[in-house]
Amino acid sequence: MGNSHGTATKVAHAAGGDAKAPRTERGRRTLRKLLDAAAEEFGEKGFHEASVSSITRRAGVALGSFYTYFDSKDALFRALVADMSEKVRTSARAALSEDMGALEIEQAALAAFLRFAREHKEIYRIIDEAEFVDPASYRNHYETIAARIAGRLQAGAKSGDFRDDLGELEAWAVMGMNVFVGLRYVVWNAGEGAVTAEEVARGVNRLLAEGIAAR
Amino acid sequence: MGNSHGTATKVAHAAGGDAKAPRTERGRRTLRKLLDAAAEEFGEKGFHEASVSSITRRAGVALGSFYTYFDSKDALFRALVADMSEKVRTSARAALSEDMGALEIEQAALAAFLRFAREHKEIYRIIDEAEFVDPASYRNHYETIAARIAGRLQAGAKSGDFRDDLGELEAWAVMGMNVFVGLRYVVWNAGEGAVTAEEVARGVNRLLAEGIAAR
DNA sequence: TTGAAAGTTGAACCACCTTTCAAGTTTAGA
DNA sequence: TCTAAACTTGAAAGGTGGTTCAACTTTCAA
Repeated sequence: MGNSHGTATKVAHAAGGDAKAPRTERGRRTLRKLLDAAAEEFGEKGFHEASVSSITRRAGVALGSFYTYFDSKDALFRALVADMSEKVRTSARAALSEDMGALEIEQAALAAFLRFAREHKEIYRIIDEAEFVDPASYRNHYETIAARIAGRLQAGAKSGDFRDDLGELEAWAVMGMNVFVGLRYVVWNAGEGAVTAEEVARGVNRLLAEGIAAR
Repeated sequence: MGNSHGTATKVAHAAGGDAKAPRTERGRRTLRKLLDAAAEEFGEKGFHEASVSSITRRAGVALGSFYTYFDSKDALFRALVADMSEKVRTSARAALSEDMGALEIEQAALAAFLRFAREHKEIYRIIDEAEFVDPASYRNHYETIAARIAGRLQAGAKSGDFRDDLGELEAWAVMGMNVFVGLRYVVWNAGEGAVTAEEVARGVNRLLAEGIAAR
């Protein structure tokens, strides 16, 4: 799944303190296989329907090997949430550059997020399920993103592009828009309707910029 | 919880086809006790951590009685989602009146939703968990609400209050804002910060009306 | 009043899954 | 080459909790 190779070294770190660091190359490969299989499995079935034995089967590894790398099913899930949460932030950040206007930045960030979600539909189910399996990570995920958006809003105010009374409330509103249009047009639109990330981002950006009131 | 008495007759219907209709007053009372206990239990623990035996204990009813009213734990959950989903829509609708302007209507609808959520914090966990336990209901819940918002946007366009190019995309964006500010300022703000539903609704309404660009 | 239908009860059944473990295989560095 | 550490394996232990059921009590209409 998505997770291309060659970055096996990153695995242990990216997975936070929840995965037991492998000490050989073989170990790193096995851990990566488990993480990828888990992302698939949790994405398809959700945490509780997913089973450790099914994950190891998918990964082509013996059941017992799982416990060489994770203390529990919960620990695996936490590692995955940390991993995904990090990736979402990184993907949005990578699409931005210094010379963009504030509105342009919002649009680019949303488009990047939507493209990422298209490649990793599991993201929604995994983050959503964290609300139940690992509430602290869930809250942390959204609070971190909201803080980042709030920062961008403030920067936009400073540059004169945005109103100067935007705060946390607006950041959460923006995040909510982004998440929900992603759910509707990316996760639930697989195949048919064919709306591009850019089209959606443009539409949301106009609403964000001008509002909905008639001129 | 919340569910005041006297409306026992509504129970069977409100719970959809998933509850077996009781035929006596005693039966209706027991079914109501089970639904209320379940809302509490699912709200606190989530679907999987919740147990049928704990629900019946909470309701003050024998374990076996549960299966007089529901075919399974799943069926109970579905009944609850239908019940909650209905209540959300009703509560927002009740706050609106004919003589309001289109923007005013959006603000009132959001404030009403936030007040409802404040009284029924379980709502978030129950709807969110439906994504895993009963995906069809989950999707239906949001699609129904989005459709209603889209209708209001169109009405606003017709009356001249809103731009006339608003559609489904904007409806989902609005819904996303509403859901996320509710999560942040109602569900996660219990006690402290003390932001009223009206304050939040006013802030979101301004963003919605004017956008965030500097004048 | 009466009996059939509705409702109640909780012990026990059972299916499912996480986690453990002891024995075997592979790896990597000296 | 050699051996200690790392890793793999899958059977089975152990727990949990949904669901069933047969005996019992309450309700209600005739």
